[in-house]
Amino acid sequence: MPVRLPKVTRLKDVADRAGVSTATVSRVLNGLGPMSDEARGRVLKASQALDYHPNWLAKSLRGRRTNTIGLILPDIENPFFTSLVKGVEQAASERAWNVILCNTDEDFHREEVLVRTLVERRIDGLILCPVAGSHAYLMPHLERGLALVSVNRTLPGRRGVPAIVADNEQGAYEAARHLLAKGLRPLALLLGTPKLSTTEARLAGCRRAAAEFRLRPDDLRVAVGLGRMGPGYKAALECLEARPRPRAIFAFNNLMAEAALMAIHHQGLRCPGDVALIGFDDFRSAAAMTPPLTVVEQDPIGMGRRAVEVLAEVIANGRPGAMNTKLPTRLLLRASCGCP
Amino acid sequence: MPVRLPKVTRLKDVADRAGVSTATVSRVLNGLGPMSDEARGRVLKASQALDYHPNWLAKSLRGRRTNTIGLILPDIENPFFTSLVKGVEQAASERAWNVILCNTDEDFHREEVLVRTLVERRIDGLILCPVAGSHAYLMPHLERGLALVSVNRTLPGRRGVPAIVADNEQGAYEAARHLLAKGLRPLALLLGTPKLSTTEARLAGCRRAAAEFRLRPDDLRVAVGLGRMGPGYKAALECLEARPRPRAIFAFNNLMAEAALMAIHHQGLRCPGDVALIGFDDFRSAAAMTPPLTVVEQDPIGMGRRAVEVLAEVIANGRPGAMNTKLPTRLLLRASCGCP
DNA sequence: TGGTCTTCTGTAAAGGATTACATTCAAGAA
DNA sequence: TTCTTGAATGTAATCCTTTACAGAAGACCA
Repeated sequence: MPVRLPKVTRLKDVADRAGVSTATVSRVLNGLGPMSDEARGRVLKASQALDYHPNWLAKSLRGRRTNTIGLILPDIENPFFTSLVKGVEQAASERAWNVILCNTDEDFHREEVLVRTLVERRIDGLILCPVAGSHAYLMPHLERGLALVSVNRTLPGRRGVPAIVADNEQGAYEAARHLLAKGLRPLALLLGTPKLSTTEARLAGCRRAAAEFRLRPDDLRVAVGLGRMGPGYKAALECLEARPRPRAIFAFNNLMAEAALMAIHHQGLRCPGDVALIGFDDFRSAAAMTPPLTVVEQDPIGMGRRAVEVLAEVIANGRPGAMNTKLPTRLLLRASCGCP
Repeated sequence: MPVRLPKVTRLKDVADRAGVSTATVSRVLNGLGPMSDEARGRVLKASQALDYHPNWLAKSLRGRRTNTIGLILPDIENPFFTSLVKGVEQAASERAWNVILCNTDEDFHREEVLVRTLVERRIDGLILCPVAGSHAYLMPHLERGLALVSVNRTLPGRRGVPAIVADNEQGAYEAARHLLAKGLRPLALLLGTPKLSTTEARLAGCRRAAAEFRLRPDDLRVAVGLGRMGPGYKAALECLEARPRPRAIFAFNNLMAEAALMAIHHQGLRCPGDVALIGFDDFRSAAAMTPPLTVVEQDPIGMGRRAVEVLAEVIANGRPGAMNTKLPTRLLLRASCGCP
């Protein structure tokens, strides 16, 4: 096996060249402690001449800080999470942190393995969007002081872990109310992945709206799209074939909204004429659809940024400023709900 | 400043508990060198009892391998790059590598800073999708043995850095030929970011098709969308207002395709009836548009995977198996080009 | 018995930075 | 002159592993 020898300059090399000790070089380069102008000048010169870059591994090992955080998401291809990544990346880079990004594909076992790996890497903290499940495996890590923040979804029954989530209940409530106020019924709900805190909260919001409008039970249909295009499309089709046909569909995430729109078109129905549609999450293409999609807008970039901020608090103080952060949502009216 | 003391168990703790030396523990845990069954048993037991996890920083420092690679992309919100990230992530995790993801936002200076940071972190290798510019800053890093692979775009004039790209010339050629064969002219090209190798290659492919069809110069229009929605939309509008109006638009990336479609709709024109449209890159929403978008399909996940494979070769052997990898594209016919 | 080989295990030196503590030296005070 | 004080610098321990090398102990042979 051939070996690469990327012989890099060490602190010691700079020290030798400048004719001082390693301690002095370290002090000069980090601007700590007293130093003479002469020493500083020589160190800086030597450092530049040798194009010295500190070895971050050694620094981290000694300093017990890696300036690296982990970000574990269930689906990095989903535009919502993509924007969340961007927000995390922005806020992290403002703090000179790096982000190690991992993808679970909604797989529980994979999540567990990834958390373990990142902990071994001595990340300073972790932002996690948990898959459905119990998450008992997190306990030992938390006991050892893992700085953890959950994002978008909450961890079921786990106190002590701050969560940054959207106000899903209220957002869904407003969307459902908007459709029901137009007299559109039956109303069909196209759920994404079941058993998630987001899905549950959105469902609760819809039930609140339904109760407010005294909806008859069979005027509220619930279909489950499993968070994937195939099943989502199928579930939407079944919805549309039921009689009486729903006059409105509220899709619980961006993928389900697309699945619903395709199903509506393929059935030869007009949207919003025959069936109105609202989705959850805005995304780049939503405005380019026909009709442009009305959605419950979230702020995934802001959510990512906020997660980093809260994580920074946990890392610095051992606990977050606030346990639960609920970010507001906004009903973004476009044409698909029947508004002009 | 309060301090967290996540007192973790060290190799030494395991050694003490098992009553052996650290060397023995290391050998047992890594399965290297000879060892007695007795020693192995005691070490394993102690290690489990203490729930020991090796400190990856120390390991990397000593072993001169971090099992971490960097991935620098110009726009992580673009679905093309999102899928590329997924491919990289998949292939990396198969090798037990972690990926540090960074975003340049097409900013040259930011790219330079990020490369420097990652090199300081002693990543084993780097996958880079370079922004437009000269990239002379890379030379010192390459001379020191940085394992580098460029992806999606090539590095202008830089020999020695392997590139994994789509066959942009051929893909664009086929798309343009498809439109021209239908007799649709004038043909308008909506470019994304100028001066990129992708843009240049796609333009070349279009010119080849134009030459083949002996297109009159003013039947080939070139508009520049700058790779952003606002300018892209505006450029598309200007295209459509010109007389004679183009009968077809070929948009050079997914964002420009959406911009073009919105412009067509907002002008009250029918697609493909009045103006046919083809985009470059398939993406999730393309099939949900009205009309469903015909696109030159690439394989971003495959591209990401391939980049990791080539990078692995560079890391292992100091050079890649092949300098240039061109991945085939495919014209994915849907309705927007006028095909049934 | 003594020497040679194996097989296992331990000691200590990397790897490259930070930093507590010790030392030096010059200036200022008594 | 001598002592105190403070700034500047150096020495060496530390963070945690891996691994070259040395040492020990038992097996085997002459």
